[in-house]
Amino acid sequence: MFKPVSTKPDFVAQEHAMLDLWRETDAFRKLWAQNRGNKRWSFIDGPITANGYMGVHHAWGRTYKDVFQRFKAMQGYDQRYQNGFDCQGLWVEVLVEKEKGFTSKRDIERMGLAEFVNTCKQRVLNFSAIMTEQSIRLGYWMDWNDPVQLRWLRDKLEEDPDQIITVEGTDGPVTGTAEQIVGRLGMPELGGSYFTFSNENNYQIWGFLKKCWEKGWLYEGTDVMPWCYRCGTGISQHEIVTDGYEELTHTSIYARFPLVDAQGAPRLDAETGLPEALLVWTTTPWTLTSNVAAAVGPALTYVKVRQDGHVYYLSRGALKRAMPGKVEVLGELKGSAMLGWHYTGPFDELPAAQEAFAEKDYTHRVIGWNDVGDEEGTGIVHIAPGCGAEDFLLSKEYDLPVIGPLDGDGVYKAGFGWLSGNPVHEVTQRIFDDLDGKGVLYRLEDYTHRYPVCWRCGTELIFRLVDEWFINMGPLYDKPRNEVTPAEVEQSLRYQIMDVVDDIRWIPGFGYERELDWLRNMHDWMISKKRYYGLALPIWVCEDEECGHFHVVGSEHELKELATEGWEQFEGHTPHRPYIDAVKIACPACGGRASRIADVGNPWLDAGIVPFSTTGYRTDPDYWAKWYPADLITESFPGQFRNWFYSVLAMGTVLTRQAPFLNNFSYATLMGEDGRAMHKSWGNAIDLDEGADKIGVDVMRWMFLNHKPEQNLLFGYHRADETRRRFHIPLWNVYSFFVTYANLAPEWSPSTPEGEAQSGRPTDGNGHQVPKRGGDGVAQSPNFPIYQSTDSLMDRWIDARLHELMGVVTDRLDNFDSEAATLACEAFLDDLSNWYVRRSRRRFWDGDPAALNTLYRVLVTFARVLAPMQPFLAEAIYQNLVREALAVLPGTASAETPESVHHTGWPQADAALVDARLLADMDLARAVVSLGHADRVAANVKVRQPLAGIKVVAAGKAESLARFADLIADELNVKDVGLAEGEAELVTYRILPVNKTLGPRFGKEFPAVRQALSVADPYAVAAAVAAGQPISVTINGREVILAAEDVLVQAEPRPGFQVTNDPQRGIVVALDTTITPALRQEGLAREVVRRLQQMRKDAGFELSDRIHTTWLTGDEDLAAAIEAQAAYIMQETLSLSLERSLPRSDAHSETAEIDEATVALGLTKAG
RNA sequence: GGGCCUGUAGCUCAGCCGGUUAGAGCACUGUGCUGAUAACGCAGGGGUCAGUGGUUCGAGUCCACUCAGGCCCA
Repeated sequence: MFKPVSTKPDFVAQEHAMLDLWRETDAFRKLWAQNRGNKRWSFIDGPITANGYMGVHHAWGRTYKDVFQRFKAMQGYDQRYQNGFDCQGLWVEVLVEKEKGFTSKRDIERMGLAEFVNTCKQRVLNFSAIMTEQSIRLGYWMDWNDPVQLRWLRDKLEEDPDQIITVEGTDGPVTGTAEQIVGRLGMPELGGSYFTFSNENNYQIWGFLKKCWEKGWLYEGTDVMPWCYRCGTGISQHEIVTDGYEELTHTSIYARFPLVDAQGAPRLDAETGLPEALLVWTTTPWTLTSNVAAAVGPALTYVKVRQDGHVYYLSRGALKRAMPGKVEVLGELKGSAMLGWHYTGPFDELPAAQEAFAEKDYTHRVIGWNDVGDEEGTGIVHIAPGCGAEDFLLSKEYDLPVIGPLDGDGVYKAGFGWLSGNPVHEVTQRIFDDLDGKGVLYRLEDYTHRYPVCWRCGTELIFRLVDEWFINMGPLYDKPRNEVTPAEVEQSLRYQIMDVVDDIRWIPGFGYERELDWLRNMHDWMISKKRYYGLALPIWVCEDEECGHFHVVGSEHELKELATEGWEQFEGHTPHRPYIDAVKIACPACGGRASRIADVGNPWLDAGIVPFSTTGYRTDPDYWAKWYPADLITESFPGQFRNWFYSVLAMGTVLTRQAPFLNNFSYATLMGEDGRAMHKSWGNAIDLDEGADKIGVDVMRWMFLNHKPEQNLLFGYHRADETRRRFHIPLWNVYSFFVTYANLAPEWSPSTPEGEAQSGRPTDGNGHQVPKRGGDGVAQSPNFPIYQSTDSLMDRWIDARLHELMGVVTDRLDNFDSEAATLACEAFLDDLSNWYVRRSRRRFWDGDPAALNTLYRVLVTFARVLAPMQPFLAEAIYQNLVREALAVLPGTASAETPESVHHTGWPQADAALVDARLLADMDLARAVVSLGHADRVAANVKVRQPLAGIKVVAAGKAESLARFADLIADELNVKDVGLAEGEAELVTYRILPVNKTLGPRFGKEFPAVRQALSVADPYAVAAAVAAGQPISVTINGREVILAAEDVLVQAEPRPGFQVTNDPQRGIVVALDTTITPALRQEGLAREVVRRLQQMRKDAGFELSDRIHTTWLTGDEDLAAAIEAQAAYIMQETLSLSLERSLPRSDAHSETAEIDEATVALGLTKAG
């Protein structure tokens, strides 16, 4: 007996029950152990930032990660199951600052670096515990840490990071300071998720950087970078591009730059005698303090204009926009004619400007720049090389002075007069006033544009001259890649990475192009950050400025060897600030004292090293070689092509020159179901925990999986309801139906083959064992339950469908195509529910063991196919159908049934069972049924009314039709299904060429073939095609022979008959609508049965309850029908008696209207 | 300015190597079936396959350009 199944399931409660079951039975670890030592399948998890709660968008990605790992596990592959947490960097710092109410870096220094770093680690531990719990709720099977232990470690760090603690490790207790234990999380001795703040992760980046340094790729450079003055750090190109722009409105300024002659005297227009000036526009007034040049487009046309006592130069295209009011055009010239002109700058009085100009013996002048356009501004671009990236490049080209006005906090440095000491965001108005006072302000204008902001704290970025550390990406050669020589590739890391990218399968395919595009366009990788909590960059610089040598330390061992002082302060600590800063080394160049630079590393270094740091690259080469490269990495694409994918590629290339992963599967962005980004304030955001418990995780998973990954996913409660209605509830109903009828058939059990006397045969001789290992270590999975049914076409059909499905799902999941896998499952479920079960109800009612066996086999196998995708639902079905019912698998005395559906191995499709002819014939039968129903609708005769028969026109399909004649007759409630004779009366034929074969054969003559067929005798052609004989037609005066397969015969109904047709299949169904008295009686009887069944149901009787029935009517037709059909009525309604009388006083009674007649019905439970 | 993706019914989306009269789900209308069903069947309305041009016997599908939306780079 199975446990009874509610028809109104609580999926969420069931999920919690399955989670309990998995925890109690240690199901995940048993699965892991079951595959250990087999052929490997390596998944490397991209670390999730442990800095907050997960959102539903995380559930999307985690679903993919879980599904592919579960699928591979069922196939028997050994895996690592290591989740990753991203732990270091500015994003954690910013939120700790927020939590503590800090406003600047000085607050951090006041707190002390040791405590600040320790606090950051606590935050990471806290959220990694939360994310671990959330992930477990999602049914994501990984080697999770105990969240309680993570919180305990957090508390120990808070109490005292130096205290000695002991934790239970993989092979026994591990003892150390709290700080050191936390630094070893994820290492083999402790297990669990990897944490990028671990010692190993940090030290392996040291090794990577050392290798870069040895190749000469690591350098300190001066550049103008986007800079966040709140965070006090540069923002690299990698992190600014997506998250870092907002639509902002600034007050832009049009200013006059008065022209002067070579001697510095004001230039006056020869014609009017008025002073001449360049009209210049900028959205960043604070940069005017550092102006050194004005750029014009040499090919652009400029105009000289007069307005209100001034003569201006600006581009012709900008004139109308830039200068409102009356303007007199005095002349035109090319930008090239303006090159070399001198002007006075807006802040020439500032000492910083004077000093910089004097140093280069330079005065302000006009330079040429091809990128200058006149779509915005004035066509004359203010150039401040200390405040803009392009400006800085121009300064190199023209050898211009560079003036950097701001310090790291965004405050004007000394040498800027009244501006010095003022923060940049407070001076805008005073600059306008100042320029107005100097008489060079033309006008102000609000201007809205995309402006970069800090992607963590939202502060508007400034461009600032900084010294940072970079990895040189190598030259970009100005020629096609296939012409780049091997020697050139050796010189250029970017080409080496491109070669690696070629070896990877990118899904979707355009990911390949995106990654290459990024590699072509990327600048050198800025890896330093002037912050506190992060990778300590292992760069030690000689304190002797004369020497200036820098040395990159490749490991903690090397550091210990080189250390000259401070080692004892550092020893025992993780390689973080401030302790690491204490260590000094002897300069390898001059023997002087070298100190570590204060910078920490870019966090993408932390994430990029994980294919090495988590697999023992330094310590266990065999283990590393087993798991590298990964078979799969998967993340959502916003940002990752230039971030994680990129950093993994870069590090893998530098360290191995080999692809670090073989398949890259990426997906788009999750949106609210209203099509907008999810935002709390818009009310379309869904909290993960709430979503899981309102929607149910399996439903969420199905929504994710049943979606084209490269398209944005619209997610919300309404869509969840629709998904559940479409898939989960029908599946549950089939399952519930099965359990109901299986429990009503006491003589049937899944462990006994139907009719021992019959030829129930095991389909799979070794099927009832725990998955066996093949030569490659991949499981040969059992197909249990094992009894294949025999004669029923319906059973054989659903088996064929099932095995067809298994083949498709296996293939699609092997190719990371969950969408096609789910679509195939949905189509199968529809066939199962709305055809197999619906058509087979009578057999279940009768307790037919073949039907019960078949549906049992299908449900259990389907559950296994669904298991990776729907782990909860599949488990619930499996637990009841297999674990409850079968203590021991049939055919074996010893092996127990696997404890979990996830331990059963992947069911293998048997191609021999996929009977193509049967599938096609059933398809035809269903088409005929569909047309028959349409006939009934058209004739307005309901299905409950039996009719004499249908005639089918289906050329060449007689045999197929005969096979399913009974089924069609039953479904359509007709007595006879026959092939039409005298078809000419019913149909006309349309003869068409098969384009696919005849098109290529005839080419330009093809329309003539079409024409010839259309005028041929359709009945003759149809007859020939049905008989498989060739057809002769004349085209363009010559005779050609067409094979029967090259001709398509479409049957169409003749007007005036009650027929319908399916042109695609070329079939027509005609219905005989005559209702004879006998048929009429049968129809009435069925009406009575229907009413009685409804009454049974309303009365709450069990399916198997026997009843006594009474009826009374004054309508003689109805009375005659009931009497004539009494046996049928009694049988259908489980009536022991059927009396013509008033309902008994204790009966459930009802007065029913049947057609025109009234009948009083009564029923009582028997016995 | 360059690169990539998307555009198919009111909504959400399928549509294979170019091949018959472009499909599904939801929603809507009518009708039927049902002792598994929160369902389901049948029928109906609903389409300039974003637009234009091209290649081809044949284009939703391939090519070019344009438009709109999104992403990335400059």
